[in-house]
Amino acid sequence: MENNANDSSTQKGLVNELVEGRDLTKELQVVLGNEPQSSSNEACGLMAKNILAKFERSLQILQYDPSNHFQFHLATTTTADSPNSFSGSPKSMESDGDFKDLAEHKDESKKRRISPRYTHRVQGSTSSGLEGPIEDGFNWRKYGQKDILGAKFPRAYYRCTNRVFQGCFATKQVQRSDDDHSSFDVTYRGKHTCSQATSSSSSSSHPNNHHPTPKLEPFETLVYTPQQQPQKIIWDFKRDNNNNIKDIKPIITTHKNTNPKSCSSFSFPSNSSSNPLLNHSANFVGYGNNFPTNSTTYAYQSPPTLMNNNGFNTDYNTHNFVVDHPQTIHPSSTSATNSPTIASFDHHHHHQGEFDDVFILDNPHFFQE
DNA sequence: AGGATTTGACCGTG
DNA sequence: CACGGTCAAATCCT
Repeated sequence: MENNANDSSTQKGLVNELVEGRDLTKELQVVLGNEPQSSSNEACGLMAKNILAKFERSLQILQYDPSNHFQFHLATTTTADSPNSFSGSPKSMESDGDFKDLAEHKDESKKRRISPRYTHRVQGSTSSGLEGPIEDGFNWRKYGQKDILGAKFPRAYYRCTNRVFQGCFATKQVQRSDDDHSSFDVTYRGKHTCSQATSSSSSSSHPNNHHPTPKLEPFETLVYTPQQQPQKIIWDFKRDNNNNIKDIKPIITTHKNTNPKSCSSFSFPSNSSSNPLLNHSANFVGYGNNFPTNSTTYAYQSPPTLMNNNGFNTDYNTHNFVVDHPQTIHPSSTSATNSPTIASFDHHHHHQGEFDDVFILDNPHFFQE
């Protein structure tokens, strides 16, 4: 084997794997914690806790220091004034906002500032011909691809499409995982400074002068399906220039801040044949214990640190759905079809107060294989 | 035609 | 000098 345990790159890889395992376990805890209590669920929670402890202990044994963690993820030298990474604008790589959290603990103030990265593993599709994970709400333009030493798959480099005209220097890297070919490690670097979110249609009720409110912030919802636990989902809407829904994609989130926000004045076309939910049923997400994936589904996550930034794509809008409780499910006229259909939906405010539109699924296998 | 991607060259860093 | 990140000409795509 070419891997030597003392090799520093091997150690970095090990630490990264452990950190990822730890973070995934934390995400699992969040998922479990948001589901109704049951004995099996409780057991899963306990198990997740133990697994997390193992990861923490492993990192401890390796003398893992959180303040150094980003040495593993970070480019080696990108200081704020580095001429290298972003040749365009000198002010391009301020590390502030949500990224600050990730780069904090820099106890030694003399250390040069590193530009923070945020790496996230997302599920993609291996069979659908997609070369990478699904959209994350931003418009990216690929500018390079490179074979990486020790990696089976090349790494793709993307930059924000608004780089030229708006000086937005956000970039991301996408690398297919070596071991799990269906997942990708997506590394975001730089904060979106473009106005992808500020010129959108729904400029309704937020007279927020100072901070341009991210109108297109995805919303977290609880989704109830028959015979299944509620699932937390962000529904991401893509609209065309006429503000018609062009696409809808669910984003599973483990975002800690779970206060869903209400959203009003939205309606689906009553014509069910033009209902985008139906047209995209094959693309729906599978994730987590009660969210089995199959070959036609895939899962992805939006990077939590980017979610509340202002730079969401103008073409995107989001809205809440709550699939109502199982007992209100209307049985479908056709039982043989596997494709989910919407039996009805309700635009009244949900009694929970936080959700507007209530969708009622008629297919109990909506999220099942 | 013009925007996006591909791909080898180039360059800074360790 | 090897490696990873970026550039940019060529090519592809619509």
